[in-house]
Amino acid sequence: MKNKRNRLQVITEILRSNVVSSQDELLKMLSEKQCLITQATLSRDLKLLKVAKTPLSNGAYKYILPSYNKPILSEGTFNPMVAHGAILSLEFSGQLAVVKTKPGYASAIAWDIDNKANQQVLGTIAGDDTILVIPREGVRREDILEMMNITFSEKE
Amino acid sequence: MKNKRNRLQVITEILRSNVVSSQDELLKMLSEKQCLITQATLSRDLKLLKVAKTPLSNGAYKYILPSYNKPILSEGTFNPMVAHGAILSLEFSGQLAVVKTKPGYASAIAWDIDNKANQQVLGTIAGDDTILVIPREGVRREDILEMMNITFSEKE
DNA sequence: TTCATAAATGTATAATTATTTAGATTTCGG
DNA sequence: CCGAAATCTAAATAATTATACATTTATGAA
Repeated sequence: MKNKRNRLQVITEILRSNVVSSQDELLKMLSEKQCLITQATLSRDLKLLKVAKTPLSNGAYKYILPSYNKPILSEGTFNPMVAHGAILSLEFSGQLAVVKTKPGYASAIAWDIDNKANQQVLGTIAGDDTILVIPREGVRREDILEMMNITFSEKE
Repeated sequence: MKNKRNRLQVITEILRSNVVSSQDELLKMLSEKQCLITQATLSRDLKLLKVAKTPLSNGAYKYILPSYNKPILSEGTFNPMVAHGAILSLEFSGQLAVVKTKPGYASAIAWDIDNKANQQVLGTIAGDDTILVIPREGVRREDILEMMNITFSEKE
């Protein structure tokens, strides 16, 4: 596997469809896909992807991707919110973000944000055409932007 | 600290209101609260609580509680709000606190907060299932937590 | 109470994961 | 091209976290 971007993509796909309990395990799965790297690199990759290690109820551990990385809809579909151009703008002030929408759309879009961006966002409060987004601590503006782009992009 | 349940509660509260990057760090915070345990026990506690370790965008790591064990209530309460499990979580970001509730409950609970916590809280803004709580200057997170515990878990 | 059993914990250590360091590779502006 | 700067990586190591094992502590039935 040639480059980094490619590798990150492969890692993402593996984690989406498997229970992976350790980096060594993931290393092996990667090597089966012709991705030969060391644990050090993998650790950095996981950090980059913000992959969390979480305990499961069965006593094992699992690496999980941040939820915004998961597909919202199946392949080839489009996001109605975006298709209708319901999101008009996204701006920041201090630690807060404000999303402007077409009238009436705020609640619906806020619901999507709440559900897809739990890792970045503490909560949202929606009016009729405005959403106040409260990011978690340590989450940067770029992270919010990225999340919004992924969550509301038309392709995937 | 006497028993395990108690300790788990303390751990939960610490993780809810602080960025904790390692178990050692958490151990120290626990010892400040008269909770003297070893790293081994802590590791087991975190596994029990299903606390995940996740990378932040600032390059550090953070232990995060699973969203479903965020309830702040204690057992055996008589407050209707809590009795119905209407309050789902309480988290902080910067100077703000965010309370998540069951759908439709936010306004009612916000009213309670406004009226019972005037001393700690400047005001609240409620959506449908989210309340933004703006603490007064100088009010600490622990104060808010305590206020919420008292307001929503005492017999009336 | 007393014994049996289960639960909880600490110690020591294994296992795992993060990072430092140094070197390789790529990129980009002359 | 050339070299500087940035990016990427492996190897070694440091740091952190999980667990095997031993011991203690709680629980409960007779």
